[in-house]
Amino acid sequence: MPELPEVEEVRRSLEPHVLNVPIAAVRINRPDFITPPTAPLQDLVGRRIVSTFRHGKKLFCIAADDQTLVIHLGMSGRIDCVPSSAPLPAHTHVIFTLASGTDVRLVDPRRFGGLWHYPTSALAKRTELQNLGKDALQLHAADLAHWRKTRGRLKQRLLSQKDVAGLGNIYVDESLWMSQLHPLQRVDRISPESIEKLVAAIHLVLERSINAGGTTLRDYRNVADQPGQFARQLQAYGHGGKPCLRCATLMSETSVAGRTTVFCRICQRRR
DNA sequence: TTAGGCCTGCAC
DNA sequence: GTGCAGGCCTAA
Repeated sequence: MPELPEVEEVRRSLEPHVLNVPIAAVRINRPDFITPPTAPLQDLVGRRIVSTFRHGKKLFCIAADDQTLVIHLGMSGRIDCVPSSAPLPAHTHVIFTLASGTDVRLVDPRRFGGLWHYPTSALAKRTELQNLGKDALQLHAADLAHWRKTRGRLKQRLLSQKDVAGLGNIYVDESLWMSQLHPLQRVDRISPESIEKLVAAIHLVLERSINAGGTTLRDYRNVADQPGQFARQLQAYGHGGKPCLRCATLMSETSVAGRTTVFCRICQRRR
């Protein structure tokens, strides 16, 4: 489910609830949702989140006294901020009860997401960050210059999170359509001009989606249970078999890297 | 590189 | 019932 814009919307909608509010209690319903090795979550009781940031699809909450919480929403993950008295939905794995009376609940039916807790001072050494490329919003064409000397297909590389962090299936297809690049394009054959176009397209698509509160296809909601509105602006994802919005050719739908992939065979040429 | 696995829910 | 889904890891 959540790619960069959705995680960013979750982060923004979460902050007003959690910043500088003491954590009164932590309840763990599913210990295996937390990735070991980890510091005891109970160490957070009595402490407060002082800042948050996002890198790619991961959400970082920095608490007082050298404690960091990393949340990954996976495919079906959600954070609910509700009064503690609200009914508990199924698949609620961890609950942080705040001194304000608000519950911050991690809900994830498919459990593809995860939670990490460790010292902030260990942040730089953590694989959760080390294996991530530059955040897609911070990406510059120069960051992809090394592609010239590497192998691989464009869509797979964009999905891998190692070159760029934050793009998933929706936003890769959108960015490729916008920059008129073929998903199976070899990365070592992309011109510098096309790399520039790609990076610009990634930024534009993500910024538009963030402004719309993200894409809700079915499940996605922010912490206030509001859906995103970007689905109506999608130009490639979900458009298989429909006319290309640029050239009216019927959009192709195939499988790339095991993911449904939509592109226009006429205006996304492969070189 | 691809296929399968992890899970549940939903459309068909 | 089958197949598919916004993620991501591994093993063949």
